[in-house]
Amino acid sequence: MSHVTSKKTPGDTQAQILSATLSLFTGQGYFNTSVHDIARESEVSIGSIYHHFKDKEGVARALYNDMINRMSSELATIKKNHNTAHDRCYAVIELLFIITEQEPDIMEFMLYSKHREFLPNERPVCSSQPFEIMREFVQDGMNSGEIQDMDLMVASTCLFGGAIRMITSSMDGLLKKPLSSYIDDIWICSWRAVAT
Amino acid sequence: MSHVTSKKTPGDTQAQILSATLSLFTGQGYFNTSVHDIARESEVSIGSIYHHFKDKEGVARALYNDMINRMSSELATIKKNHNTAHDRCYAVIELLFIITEQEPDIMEFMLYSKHREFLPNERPVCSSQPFEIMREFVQDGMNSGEIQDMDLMVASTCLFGGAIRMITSSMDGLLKKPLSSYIDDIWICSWRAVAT
DNA sequence: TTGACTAGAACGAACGTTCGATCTAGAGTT
DNA sequence: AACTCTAGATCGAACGTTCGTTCTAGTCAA
Repeated sequence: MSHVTSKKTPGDTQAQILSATLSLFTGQGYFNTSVHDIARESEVSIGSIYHHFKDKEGVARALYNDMINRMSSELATIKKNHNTAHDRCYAVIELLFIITEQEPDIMEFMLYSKHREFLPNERPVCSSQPFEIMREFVQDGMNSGEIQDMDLMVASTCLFGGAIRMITSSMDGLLKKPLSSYIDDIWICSWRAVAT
Repeated sequence: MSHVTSKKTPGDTQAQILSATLSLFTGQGYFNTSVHDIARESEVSIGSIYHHFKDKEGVARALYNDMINRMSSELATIKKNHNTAHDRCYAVIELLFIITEQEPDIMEFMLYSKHREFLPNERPVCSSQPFEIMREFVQDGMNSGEIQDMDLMVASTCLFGGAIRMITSSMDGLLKKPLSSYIDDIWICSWRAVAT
């Protein structure tokens, strides 16, 4: 309450910490970021960080879980709004491209950091729920005859592999044009790879 | 001279250090591996390590350069032995799969570690020479009419993206069968994505 | 007064690196 | 053959720094 420096709403401090941490982790990596860095960047004391999170790894884990959950819920929306594998998978790639352009840190943390080095007990991203939902879309497409019958893993990697590598290329600064301008070309190639 | 316990040939110690380092870096990551770990694992003293390499980063850099050079020379051989984009690109995927199965540490260090976190001045892998040669194969294929005319980056990521993600899936333990058993399925899909 | 929260100084462990000592192999000299 | 010299390789204890974490003191709202 009171005046100039307004009081924090609950959850505010956590959000500040997580936001600063995301930017530091993607900018310089988990191991090049110290807890002292996080405290400085988020304008919060070390004590607060350790009050809200068990340890440094706990901050990373919270970040990771937030990300997985958000992605899962976005994919659930896609599943609800589209019925064919064609439309669903296109929507997935579109979503990934939009996130890459609008919130590059999130995409970088999701696709481009080696979680297993700092979250030793976490399964690899590719076996996380969002990736499983994406494979489910592909499986449905094979069942309905939209997608050629083949190994599910082969179909999934061929269908999404190009787009995902395009995203990492974009994050590496290898693309001349904005990522989203490539989406139709990518989609035509990727869909042709697996369509019946 | 020399008999039972043979004396070291020059370069032997460096090779010992590099081999132990590769296995440690891929097993637990650069930042989870201390120079003391490297000394213990390679059965060489810390002093020797610093005699042969400028610092810890220098060891990583030597490893990285070895890898890039070896890959470049393998790709040059492929270029010499095959004439069509079709044959060259298939040979590239075959090569990548073989390395993944026979020397997984090398592939893991090449494709799966975040070099930029510990080699800050290195360009991303995807702009390294081997990847450029791969794109050159694709460009040649577009010029000769084997591959549809489109953005080079789009064609390259679509042609190799599936295989590369299959490799990372394999390293994540997501595949039921050995990686090489998928090669023909992958190739059919990937080639169909870009072929005229 | 209580309990949730914040602050930042302090701590011990682990890290990357340095350094002087020691060892080895070979060249040069007699 | 015997000895000396030298260059480079090897060694590991020791150093200073940085890190993640803990701790005590304090603030503020209810």
